Order: sequence, then structure tokens, then C-alpha cells
Amino acid sequence: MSTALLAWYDANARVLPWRVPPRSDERPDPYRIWLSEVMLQQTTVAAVKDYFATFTRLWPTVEALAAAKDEDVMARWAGLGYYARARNLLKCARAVAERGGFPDTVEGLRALPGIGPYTAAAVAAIAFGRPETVVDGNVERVMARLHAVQEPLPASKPVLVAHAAALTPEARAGDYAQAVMDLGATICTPKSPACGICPCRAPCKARAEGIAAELPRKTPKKPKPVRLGHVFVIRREDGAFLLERRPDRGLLGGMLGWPGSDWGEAPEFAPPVAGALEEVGEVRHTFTHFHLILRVHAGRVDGAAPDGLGWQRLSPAALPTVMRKAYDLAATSPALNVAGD
DNA sequence: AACGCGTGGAG
DNA sequence: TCTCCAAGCGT
Repeated sequence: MSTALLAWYDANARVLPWRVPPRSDERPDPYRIWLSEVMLQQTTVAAVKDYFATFTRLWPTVEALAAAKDEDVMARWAGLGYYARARNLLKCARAVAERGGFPDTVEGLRALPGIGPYTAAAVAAIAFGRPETVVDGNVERVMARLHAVQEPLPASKPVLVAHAAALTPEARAGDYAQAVMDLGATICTPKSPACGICPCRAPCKARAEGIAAELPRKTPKKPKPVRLGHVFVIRREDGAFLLERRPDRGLLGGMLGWPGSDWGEAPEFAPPVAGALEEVGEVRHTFTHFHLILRVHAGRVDGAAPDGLGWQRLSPAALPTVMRKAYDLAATSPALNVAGD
């Protein structure tokens, strides 16, 4: 099994910016492997590519990243989502720089901020050649199909991990891990797997039973409630905007945002500064666990910034997506007149 | 253990 | 429009 998969990988490995081709003499850079793995947590390759290029250009080494300012790293992460990753990325980089390099064992890696079972195993296997079992969503899907596991996730996870461990080879564990992930991304896909060209079709039980596309089963998710909120996009005559730095914990933690109401059924709201503001419309955005309708108020106002808020020049790219949507709407309205002067 | 935590693309 | 989902982690 693992032999056939490695042979397939040798011929079909995707070319990725953080990856060293199979059978190459080049050793992967642990920093780049770690950075890519953190960015790829619950995030597609397509979404990660530009961010990876920017981060490695600005901060080519873990020491450089460790020396970066928090606000710069958060601004560059904006739009990628799951912002706790960026906060933990910095904590981790500083811990690694302090100790003089990445640990080369799963136990050492696992102790670092933002590195869980998956990322620790992936870095240990890919960057350090250790025979660790790497289990991500792809591996779960491939194992569920190979062994026709009917039990739904997440209850079946321990069984899938055991199957994955039984198949992990001593040699080339990093290539093997990447091979399963490439297989899951290109052939053993969630919706319509290409079983006809799969290097693992011979031993695959789900394929034999004709139920590959139905596995892995998953326990149904809860419906998402709809919440309502109000934000104020306020611009001063000199072009500065009134912004807040959100607290480190919770939704959009550590990111820039527009001042406004809580988000709920019918939240109270009041402008943070007095002046002429008008409601310019609403934007919709879906988070992991709720839908949001955000009413956007905008205007040009001067005045002292209340506690917790500050006037600053704005690069819209530094905003998380929901806040950038509000900005984009406000920027097209006469109330803000961004283009007018 | 179950839930909170983003986003954009595919179907 | 809507649901699902993509190389998970922290609490």
C-alpha cells in the first residue's frame, strides 16, 4: 500500500512553494514547513499561496518573524481567517528563536503554541524525516474509504488514526504523509472520487462496495443562527479612520475593526463620536457558527477618539474580511466621499 | 468533550 | 441561495 502510494507520489507530487520535490537531495527548511502547515490548517492551498509568498519575503527566517511587530503580522494575516493562528504563530516563532531553532521531535514540537497533533507530526515527518503518523482530513477520508469505516466522524477518529499508523512506513514518512494528502486533494476527493485512476483502488473496500463517495460519514452539524450588528465607518478630514484593536481573545481577536454594537438579536447601538452619520446599507458575512448581517453607518466627523479607539491611516488589506466588506460598502457611499478628495 | 474560531470556492 | 468543506487548535 504505502509502496504503491510512494511510487504514485514520485510521479505525481504537486509542485508547491513550501515543498521539496520527492527524491531530491535538498532538505526542507523547518521554518517554511512549519509556516505552511499553520497556514494550511483548515485552509485551502489556493488561499495560502499568496500569504506564504508574502510572509517568506518579509520574514525569511524564524528569527526575522520573531522580531516582527505584532500589528504587522496581524495585518499581513488579515483575510486568511482563524486569527488565533497568527497570534500563536508569533508566540511560537519567539519561543523557537529563543531556544535556537525548531525542536526535531513530535514531543518538542507539540509543546509549542499553535502546534497540535497534526502539525507536530507533519513537521517532524516532513522537515526531520521522523516516522510519525500524520492525520488530517485527507488521511481520515482515505482511511475511512480504504477500510470502509461506517462509523461517523468524529467518533471514528481513533479507528482512523490506528489505520493510518499501521500504514505509515519507517522510511520516507514525510513523503508518505504528503502522498496521502495529495491523493486526498486530487483523487480521493470528498464529493466524487476518481477511483478509476487511484493507485489504492485494489485494496480499497469502499471502492469495492461502491460507497466511496459516501465516506467518511459525519454527524450532522447544528444550523447557524443569524445575528445582527451595527458598525461605524468614520473618516476625519485628514483621511484618518476611527478604528479599534479587538481584544486578543475571541472572534477576530487581535485584529483591527470598526467600532459598533454587540452582535445579537436586536443590539443597542450608538455612534462613538457625535456628528452627521447615515446608514449606507448592510453587508452579510458567514462565520464558522453564525450568519451576520452588519448595518453600516458612515460619515465624516472630527473629534477626540473615545477610550479604546484611535484615529489612524487605513490600509483596507489589513482588515479582516467582514470589516473590509463594511469598508468597501462605506467607501462607495457619498457619506464618506473617499474618492472625492 | 464539545464548542468557538474565518474565509472563499465548489457544487 | 445554501451547504459543505480545506494540511486543526485551544479551552
